[in-house]
Amino acid sequence: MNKINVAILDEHQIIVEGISLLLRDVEDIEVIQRMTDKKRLIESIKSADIHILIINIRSADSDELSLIQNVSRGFPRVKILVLSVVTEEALIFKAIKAGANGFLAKDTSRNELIEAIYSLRSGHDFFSSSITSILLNQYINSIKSEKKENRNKYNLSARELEIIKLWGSSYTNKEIADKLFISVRTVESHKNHVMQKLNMKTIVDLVKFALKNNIIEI
Amino acid sequence: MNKINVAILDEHQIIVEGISLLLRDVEDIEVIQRMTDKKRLIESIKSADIHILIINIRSADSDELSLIQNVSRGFPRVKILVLSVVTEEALIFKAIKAGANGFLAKDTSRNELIEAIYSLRSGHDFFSSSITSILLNQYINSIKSEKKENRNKYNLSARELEIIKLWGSSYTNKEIADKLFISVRTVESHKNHVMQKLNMKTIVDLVKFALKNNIIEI
DNA sequence: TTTTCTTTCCGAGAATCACTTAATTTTATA
DNA sequence: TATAAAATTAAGTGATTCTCGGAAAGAAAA
Repeated sequence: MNKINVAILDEHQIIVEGISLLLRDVEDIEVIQRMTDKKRLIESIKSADIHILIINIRSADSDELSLIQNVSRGFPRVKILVLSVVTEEALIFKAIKAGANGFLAKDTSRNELIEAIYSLRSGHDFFSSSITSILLNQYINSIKSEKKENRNKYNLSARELEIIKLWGSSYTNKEIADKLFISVRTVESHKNHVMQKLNMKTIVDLVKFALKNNIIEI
Repeated sequence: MNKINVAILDEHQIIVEGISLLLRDVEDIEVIQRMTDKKRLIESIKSADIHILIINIRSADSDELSLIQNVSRGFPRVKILVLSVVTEEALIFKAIKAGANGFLAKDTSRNELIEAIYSLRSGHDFFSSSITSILLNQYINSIKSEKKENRNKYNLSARELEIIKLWGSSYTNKEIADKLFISVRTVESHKNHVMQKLNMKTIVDLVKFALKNNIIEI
């Protein structure tokens, strides 16, 4: 079986060398390209069978992001591992969106780097543990702010959402009307408005919509 | 960072030696126990900090399965990697159920073995590609036989299931009736029977049920 | 201030629901 | 094989919900 061919790109020679050194004694891994010039990256990739591209990003609006996108689209077989001292959520998401397969923070150990390379080579994504907690945090926050988002996302009013929520929790129109001290016709109206806004044909669609958007639960 | 401590168990000395040899030159991996006696396994595990236990299974009804179960329950931090020339589905499932974290077929390469060890060490499961395809096959078959299963699972007749499926795909009763060349009242009957069988109050519940049981999709 | 959005409500006819009865066919089981 | 049980089909009836209109008062936005 062949070795894992790694290419390293960073503006600073010293960093490229450092990473190379970290990988020097790993039997299965071979650093076949050490680059400091972004412009030459694409040619370099064309000229060799690169499995893993390690690339360092310094800021969220750097050229490297579009570079990642180009490589990811043009050479989908090349797995991209991002190194960065900056670990803002925005940057991580931009990198992932651009096509990065892994993201390592500055506190990454040699072993984590090697593990990441093995992971990417076998087709899995890899994020260092500090990154994972950042992503998890983002996820939790997104759950917390769910309410507001729903309000804005689908252009439903608070009242409409309230009725859909009750109705989606197996209340009948009559029960909802009694609960909210409004007429059954009003409940129907709200539901109709929602159906119109969302351009839906049947109530089955409405249930599915509410489930999909976490307005109700199974 | 410490090395990955590996223990190998097989009845035949030659196989234990062979696997050891495969791992000898891997820097991060150290084979610290080579065993040919099943009875001594538990003591051996107690006496050393083993990360990965490689164990060879010969048949589906062998002692090794209960051995795996004992290790998995008694020492959950020890990850178990099964090697086997036998790759029947039944054996694979039994091994997984007993607590195996990985399964390698006889066609495994050295690199795959190393990859498996790294995977298990970092908390992931690992199955060699030939095993994956077997598992996938099993999964596909389970999808194919979905109809029969549903039939028995919820005590719904084929016709009832058919109507729920269509209705859950946003067809109206009238549309279903036309499609199946039966009366609208019949469609209603089937739906009512289902509601009664499942003891449901509202159609919202029925949609949720159908989604939960993969009768329909979002 | 005008316009738009939200919330409320109603009419009327169509569709669906809930509960019941019932005939024919298929399947299970004693 | 005879008998019971379940499945499939259909319909009656009254209640409820849906669909598609319209409408009015108040809040929010332009």
